[in-house]
Amino acid sequence: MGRNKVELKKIEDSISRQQFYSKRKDSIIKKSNELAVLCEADVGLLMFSPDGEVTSYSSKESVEDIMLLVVNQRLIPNPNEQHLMQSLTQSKNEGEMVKKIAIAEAHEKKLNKLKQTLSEAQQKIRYYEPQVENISSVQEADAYKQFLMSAMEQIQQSKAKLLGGQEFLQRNEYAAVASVNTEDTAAAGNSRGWKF
Amino acid sequence: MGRNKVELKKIEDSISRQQFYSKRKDSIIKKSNELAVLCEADVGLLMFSPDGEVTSYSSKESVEDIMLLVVNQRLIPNPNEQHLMQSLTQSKNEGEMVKKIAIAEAHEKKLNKLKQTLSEAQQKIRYYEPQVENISSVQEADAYKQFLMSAMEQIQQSKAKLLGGQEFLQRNEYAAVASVNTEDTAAAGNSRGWKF
DNA sequence: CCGTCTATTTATAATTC
DNA sequence: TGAATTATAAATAGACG
Repeated sequence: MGRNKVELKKIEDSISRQQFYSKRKDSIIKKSNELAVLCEADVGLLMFSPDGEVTSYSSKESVEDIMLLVVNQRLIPNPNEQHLMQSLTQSKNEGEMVKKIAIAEAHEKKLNKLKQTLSEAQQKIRYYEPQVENISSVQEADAYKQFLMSAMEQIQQSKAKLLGGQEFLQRNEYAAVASVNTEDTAAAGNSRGWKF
Repeated sequence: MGRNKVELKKIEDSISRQQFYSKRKDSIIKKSNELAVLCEADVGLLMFSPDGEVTSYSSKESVEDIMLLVVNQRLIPNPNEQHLMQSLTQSKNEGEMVKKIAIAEAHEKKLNKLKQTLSEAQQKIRYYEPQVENISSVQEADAYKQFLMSAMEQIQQSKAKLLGGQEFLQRNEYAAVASVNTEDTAAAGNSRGWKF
């Protein structure tokens, strides 16, 4: 649309490219949302701008939820994959530990970049009608909260399971975790509202 | 567009809803692809139709690739989350370890459910049209393969980084992982084909 | 049920303020 | 420089075969 057609080809001018990205990103989200609402479909969308900024949309609480749908539903591995899968799941204790930590490293980075992205993210919206306006910040913040809640829950479970009665944790460390979890649970009761 | 406006509200008639979904799904993918190409952006899109059919688009090889980007980059917390975040990130060594493992537990479950879902999933496919059958299995199997590859890569990196020269791993365990990785790399060269 | 056709709505490129 | 306007390209709802 617009005065001229657009070619399906990379925009070389970095300024124009950024402008194009900003506009289109929002309208794709809008369209995705329409699809999710009109059809009651689950939709997850992730967009990484050339300069690293990330935008996500999800008809569910979080994009992670959509991802889990994939992992749990889709999945049609072929015979070759079965072997691979076995090797992964059958690994022994030490390797298991290393693997877990390795995968978790990613989450670690995630946490660190959080702070950095905050102000930027909160500034993002605008294109939507007033009512819908806060949606993405609320939604995404809440999605993240959900993620942390799950993590906290699992931490506590693991503490019990892995560490048992041992004095592996310092008392105050445990207390901190417990209080955070409580606080989060309490906070989770409101501010949702992106059900479609 | 079209003869009438559309309300942002669920389409009750199931037939109309399905038709709407089919059309819109494709155009969202088209738009996403435009964004990816014109701006050289990474885009991942997942759509679950009301009746369970899954459609994915990705500017990268697989949607899982996009997911991994998320794990490393995304996240849009709000001020309330900052406190929570601090508590998490400031925990000490022991707690850190526990946390990492805890978060990774999710991935663990993921893998377990994989096996469980496997036969079920393979059985489900038979219901689909012959032609479409191959497409999704090939595409999705490959996507899954990609996901595992990334995981393996991270595992190995972490091994080097975290364990250094220590004999934390058993020799045969390491060998198993290495061989799997190689095999997978070799297999990854073909059978793709969902480029836009 | 799927491709076409056409009137209309949307999206948006260019331009202006 | 970024928001608002305008002219035009695109998308698409409904109808038809």
